[in-house]
Amino acid sequence: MPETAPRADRPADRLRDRTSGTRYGNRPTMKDVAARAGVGLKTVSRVVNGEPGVTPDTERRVQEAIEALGFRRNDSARVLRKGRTASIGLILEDLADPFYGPLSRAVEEVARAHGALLINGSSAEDPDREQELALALCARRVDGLVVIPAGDDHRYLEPEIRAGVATVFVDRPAGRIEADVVLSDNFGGARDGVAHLIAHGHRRIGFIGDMPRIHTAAERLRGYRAAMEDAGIAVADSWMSLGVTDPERVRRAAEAMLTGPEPVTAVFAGNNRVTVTVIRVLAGLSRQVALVGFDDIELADLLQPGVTVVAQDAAALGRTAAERLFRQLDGTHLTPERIELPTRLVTRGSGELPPSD
Amino acid sequence: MPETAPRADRPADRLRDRTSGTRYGNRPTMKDVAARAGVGLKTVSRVVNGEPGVTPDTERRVQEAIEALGFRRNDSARVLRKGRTASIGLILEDLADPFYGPLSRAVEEVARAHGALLINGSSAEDPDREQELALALCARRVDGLVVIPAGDDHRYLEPEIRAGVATVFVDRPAGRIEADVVLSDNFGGARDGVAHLIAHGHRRIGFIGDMPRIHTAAERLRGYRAAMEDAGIAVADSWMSLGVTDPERVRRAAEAMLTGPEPVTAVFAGNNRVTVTVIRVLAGLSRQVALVGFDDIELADLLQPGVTVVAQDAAALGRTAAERLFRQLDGTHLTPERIELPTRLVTRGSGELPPSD
DNA sequence: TAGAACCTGGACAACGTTGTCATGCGCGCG
DNA sequence: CGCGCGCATGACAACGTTGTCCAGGTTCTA
Repeated sequence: MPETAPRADRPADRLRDRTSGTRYGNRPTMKDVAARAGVGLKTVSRVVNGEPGVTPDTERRVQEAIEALGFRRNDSARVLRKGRTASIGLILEDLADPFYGPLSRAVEEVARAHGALLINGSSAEDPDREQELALALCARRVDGLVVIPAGDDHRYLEPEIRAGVATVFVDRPAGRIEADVVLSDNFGGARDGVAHLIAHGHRRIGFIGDMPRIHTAAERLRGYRAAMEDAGIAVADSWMSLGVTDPERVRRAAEAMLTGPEPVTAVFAGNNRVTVTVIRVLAGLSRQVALVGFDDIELADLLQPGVTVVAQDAAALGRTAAERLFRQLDGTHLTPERIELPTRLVTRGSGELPPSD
Repeated sequence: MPETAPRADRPADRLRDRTSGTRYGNRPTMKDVAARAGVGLKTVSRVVNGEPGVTPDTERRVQEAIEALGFRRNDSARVLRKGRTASIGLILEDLADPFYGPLSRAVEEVARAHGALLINGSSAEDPDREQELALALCARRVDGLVVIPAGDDHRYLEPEIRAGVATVFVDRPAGRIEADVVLSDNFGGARDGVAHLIAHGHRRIGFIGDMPRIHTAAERLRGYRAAMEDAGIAVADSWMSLGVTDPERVRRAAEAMLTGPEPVTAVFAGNNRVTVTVIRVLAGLSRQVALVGFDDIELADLLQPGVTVVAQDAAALGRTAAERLFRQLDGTHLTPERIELPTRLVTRGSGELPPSD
């Protein structure tokens, strides 16, 4: 039986040893298992994949060989052959942002329920890096992509989508292509949050938010303006700070609107990072200033006063997006849809403070 | 030129259409690009991989064909051929735990610096799921694994490690196998934290921690005992609560040790989740109880009083582990090592309160 | 008891890429 | 003018798996 010769004697193996970095023994393949079990290659494949048509006795022999050799199926080869990878990609902007933890987890749960693996990477808010990552994942032939976009032009994904890569955008819509997107009701949430402050007697309300080129920031700003307009309040330019996120500049912006000629009596913070910084600023003040923040923050209830927020359900965003992705993968072509999830106003004290002037 | 016939006419393509789920056009391959550019297959490969030996003119023709067809290299096939995947896996226990955000991010940064992709999944503290995930990643032929273990028996990884999969454990050591591990100094951190309380006059100090079968929990408990022993304080059983983590039971445990016959004047919380719950309990009390927690928590400085913690550097844990992983991948075989990172006591007020009895 | 139906097992090609090696061309130099 | 050398290019096999199809053997039925 000359086929049972050790692998290292075959020319291809010596070759591999030279070119690739595999350091220890080469991994056994189905061929090796077959040789050891004294069966054909395809029979091993059948056992590994639980396909029918193998005698219990043969199966046992194969299993023993697998065990003895420490064989593990090479999924790269499998993917190459089958075309589908049973894995999906998730691209988010910052793994360390607590907002994305539950989102990412929810996506993973759904993927797992569908027998798929989740591969994720973060774009660090850099559109180029987002594109690089997305295309790298496509090269790996992920079946689908969940993208929290950093850029605003996603035409680079067109060939991929056409080739069958399911794609869902979350948190912000895709730029310049038609695609599914799952969003929070940023406009409505912000409008309700600001209306809440107005209902508690505030008229001069500040807004600190991210750059309006970011969709969520623009929508929240729009919500702020809408609430003010609904109440017949004219907004002073000095009450708004757009495009600042780093703590130091947020601090200065907050201090400016608190001490100007028309000092605000309440602040609406456009995202969780801004909220945290504003809390620090307000903590150093003698007078009380009301605060409502967009996005929940941990321990918000333990602060004095508790922080009133417009909470989005990050887990629901992720779950909805992932489920939509798998619906794309299961069925026929769906027309791109925009799904908007409601936000929830959580009152904890800071948003119910009366004006203090 | 009969080779330019559309792909769908080749029998293999009809076959693929029937068996795999690819819905739209099939993806173009190098062969298609070659046909369109009127060059050989290998030339396309050279262009795609930036290999030398291609005339500028030829290269341009190939690039145009790539552009026109929307070609993207199939990395599965590449991996199959080359043996290495340029990707590493990270297995952690809960993506939603804020402790793992920075850790995961640090691992990703290092991977990126080495041109590798990060694939991650969470075990949800379930040893079986950890194993399942780890083996799935190995089947994908990741080059290496960073594991935050949930289980305590990792012999299932032996064949993989022998086959050349680099492996580093983080936060907790591997069970029953020799492997690299990167840890925080849980023992020293806890001992210092408790000693800090003792230095501020406390004698009756409570400890609430996770199950001692978890390595970190056991080490922290050991640190607590060591500090108490060093100070010559005999520990009453009623001061210790081991193995509780869910908020309700932590609450009851805290209340019990605060109201017993020998009520504690200070509490050492064994992890961030316990700390948060204890803060809530203490907030409802009239008398002041000192608190030191293991793990930092966000906004800890904004609470009244600020929360004193023993902080671990999650990012450094991740970075160190990932760098060790790539050193394994680069070089020759390294002997397994145990790397311990220092913790840092962050005083914010709650740990400096005097005993109030 | 012959033939059919069935079951198990294996040979083979194909998935898309890359490493090796061979070919053919143009050019410089003896 | 011819020889060889370097360079661009392409043919081909191999990576490890799975789908197809066929062979050989067993069991059941007429």
